[in-house]
Amino acid sequence: MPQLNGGGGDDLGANDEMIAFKDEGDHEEKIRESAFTESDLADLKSSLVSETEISQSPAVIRRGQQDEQRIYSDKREHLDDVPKHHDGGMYKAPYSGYPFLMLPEPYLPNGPVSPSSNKVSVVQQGMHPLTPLLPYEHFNPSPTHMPTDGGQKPGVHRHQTQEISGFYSLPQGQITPSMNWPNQPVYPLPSCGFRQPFSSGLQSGSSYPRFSHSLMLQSGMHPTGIPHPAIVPPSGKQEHDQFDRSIYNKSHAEAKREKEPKKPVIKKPLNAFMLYMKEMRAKVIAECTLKESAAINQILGRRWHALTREEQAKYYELARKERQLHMQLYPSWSARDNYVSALGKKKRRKRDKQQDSSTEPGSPKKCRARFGLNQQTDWCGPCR
DNA sequence: ATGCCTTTGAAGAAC
DNA sequence: GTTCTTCAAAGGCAT
Repeated sequence: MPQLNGGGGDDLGANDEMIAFKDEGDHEEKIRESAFTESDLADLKSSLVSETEISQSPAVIRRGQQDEQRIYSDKREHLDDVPKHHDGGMYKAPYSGYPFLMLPEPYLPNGPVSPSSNKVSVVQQGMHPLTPLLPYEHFNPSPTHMPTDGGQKPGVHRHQTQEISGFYSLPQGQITPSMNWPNQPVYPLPSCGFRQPFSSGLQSGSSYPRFSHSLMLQSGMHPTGIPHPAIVPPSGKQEHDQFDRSIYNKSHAEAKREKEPKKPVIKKPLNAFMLYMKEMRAKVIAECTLKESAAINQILGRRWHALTREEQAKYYELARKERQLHMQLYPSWSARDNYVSALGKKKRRKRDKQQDSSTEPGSPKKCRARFGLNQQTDWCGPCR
């Protein structure tokens, strides 16, 4: 395994120093998470304009990002190895409650996975798998709050169910009050326990090779019967309570008719940054009273770079677990699947757009609006 | 109604 | 092996 060794024997193996956001260069101080205030917002606002003045082409920027990506990739690879050597204890200090997932054997599409092969379950008892990422303030991780769960399904080990439930939200009925479960899971779930309207359209997984497990009776459902966050209606955006209620208000036949032509879309597992964004978005929104995701994401991108490696490691590790679980749940799923589903629309438009922009400078109006430029005479940087 | 914007990272495609 | 492209989330905004 390639070991990057510039950081003086850092355990995380990445010699990359925290990479400055784009070309903010030396003057950018490390932004500490706790120190995030209006300055970030101000920086963002100014950067939205100033960065357009940079004559660097997007391709160059992209290349730079990919360089960074490689570094992070190395970092991740290193992280991937860590649990093997340290048996899960490696990251106890930075995030003592780190959620390690252990799939219950009966649910594994590819058959049992020995606990030893997945020996990362150093979960604090009662800790929600995504606890470090959850904005829940009242979640009580106390082991004494573990449900005794007399009505547990056969073959389902309680602790496993609970561990998995953070990612694959349990229907509320399955959560005992004693669990003191957060009000709003990371993956919101409908009260009825179903997320998708197309459950009847998929039968025993036969028409969907990726749902090969015999327990996978309904699409959008984890083999456990737990709705999986990665499976969303083909409409794209996740639709939650409202969506489900509307379905169940309709007649069976009506709903069925609507369901049938639709296929579930299994989303990509979230990467480290996405997980970080998911956790921090609300915080940023609250702090800067911003709502626009594009702006928020810029801030989060900066804050991501300002994180220490240990802090980032938490998310890399979590993302790795996400991928691992995703892979186990949908062994035949490929990111390519979603390429195909969206192909012909987005992709072509983007390409068309690129072709257009190669032949003409673009719309000054749109560009100025995008970058907040007021001048009516000059092209902004990217359009030049 | 639909796509864009914006971020990073993962994965696949294309050389 | 390297580079490029797409998609994950999110919600306001433009078309």
